[in-house]
Amino acid sequence: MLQLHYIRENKEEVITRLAVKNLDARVSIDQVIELDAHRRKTQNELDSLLNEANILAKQIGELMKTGKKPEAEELKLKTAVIKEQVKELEAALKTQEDELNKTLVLLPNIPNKQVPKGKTPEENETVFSYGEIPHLYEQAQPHWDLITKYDLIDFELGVKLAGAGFPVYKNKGARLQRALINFFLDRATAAGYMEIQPPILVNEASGYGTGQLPDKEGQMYHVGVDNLYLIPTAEVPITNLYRDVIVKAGDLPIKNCGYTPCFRREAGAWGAHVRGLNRLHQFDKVEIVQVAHPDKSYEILEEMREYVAGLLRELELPFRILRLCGGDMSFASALTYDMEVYSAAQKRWLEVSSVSNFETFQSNRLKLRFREAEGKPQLAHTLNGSALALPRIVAALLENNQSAVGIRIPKALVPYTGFDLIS
RNA sequence: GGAGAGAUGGCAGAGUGGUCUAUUGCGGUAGUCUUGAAAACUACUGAGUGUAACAGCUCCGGGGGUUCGAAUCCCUCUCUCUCCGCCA
Repeated sequence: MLQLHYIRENKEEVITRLAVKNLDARVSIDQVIELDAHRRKTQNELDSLLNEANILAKQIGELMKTGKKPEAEELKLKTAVIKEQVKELEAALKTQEDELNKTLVLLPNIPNKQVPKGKTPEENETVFSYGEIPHLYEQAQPHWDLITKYDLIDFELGVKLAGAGFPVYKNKGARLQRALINFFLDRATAAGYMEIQPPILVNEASGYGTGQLPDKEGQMYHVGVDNLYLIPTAEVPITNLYRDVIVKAGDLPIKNCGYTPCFRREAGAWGAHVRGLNRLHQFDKVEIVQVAHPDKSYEILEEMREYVAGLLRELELPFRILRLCGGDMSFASALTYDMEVYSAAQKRWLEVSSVSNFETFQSNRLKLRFREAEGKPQLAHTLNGSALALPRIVAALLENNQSAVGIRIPKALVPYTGFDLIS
């Protein structure tokens, strides 16, 4: 959520920069500023009334104590009028606050100055590429055929148990999942991230804290009887660890990582282009999360991007890094890099990671702050990135490394799989 | 699931209707003393809102109520602990 005082003091800048996200925010911003002025006026009136009431109450107490009951009774009559007014103002204040909040919550984060203008993914900016696009042999197959050929994953069984998009991993397919998870977690902890194993169901407050609610309610699976949500990413529980927390400036940056299954309804997103592992309702992911000092967060974003790139190099996958344009960025992000690997048989780039700086957008909702030696607590910056999401990595590994003898496992993974070839 | 107890500042823990602008201890910060440190002593030490700065206002788990006045009384929700039951 954007900070009110920032909007108030930088109105034109906010409107201009939100336009990069293709949003004409002038009307909303005007509305926010007006509602806010209105609200503050009401608050002011209410405060002075309460002040009056407090003073009267003290006087009455004093009179009662000294036995001057008639005088006390007289003052009591005065308070009745004030109480009536207080009630009215309180009701007005609540309405005004709700209205303001409703408008404010719908405003996306302001994009960083580096964010390119644009509406579609085609307008994302490629900032880096690595590796050669592999030339496959004549009989090369897309991963969904390789999966069947080597008996790695059973989608039919998944349909039987849950539905489309819930794969059942088998044999070396299951082992490969476990290997990737361990590989990613080992690398993350070696890079200084503390491993977390969070709940994979979260309450409403957590969904709100990281920005999934109220914006994307329909994307999450909801367990109605208990009013809990299945997490769409480990970002939600791990970032929410720091909800309502004030940390010492010296403890920043805080680096956490965690493996969880992720659940996404992907309502209406089904079609031929999401075949195989390209899009699922349940998938595995290792996530990295940082809580950073505002002065350091962009430096840290680059560091996180480099970290993820390093993983892709180790996996020997060709990849490119995109700086997302305004139109392709998420609601809460100020700057996002997408990492895409090339999946050679599909001849497609697949997004396997998204690394973002949210600046204070999440921490404002979370009330996640840090304290310097001097001065008041201030909002920290939050960042996160996938490191990495498994299914599309598996797709690319299978497709790019296939040959007549089988599928080669990259060297870095062999200690984790225990085999170097799927045949 | 049943019965009981409880939720107060970074932590511990007082406070059952009126300077509570919340006792006290620990922790933290600064100072005095000291060659330096420790100890001792002194002062300061929650958050939000608001203001040019003060003032003011709000917050004792959440929400509602009684009262001139609520941490304190009432209702309700959530959570925690203890015992019993069940159980990987």
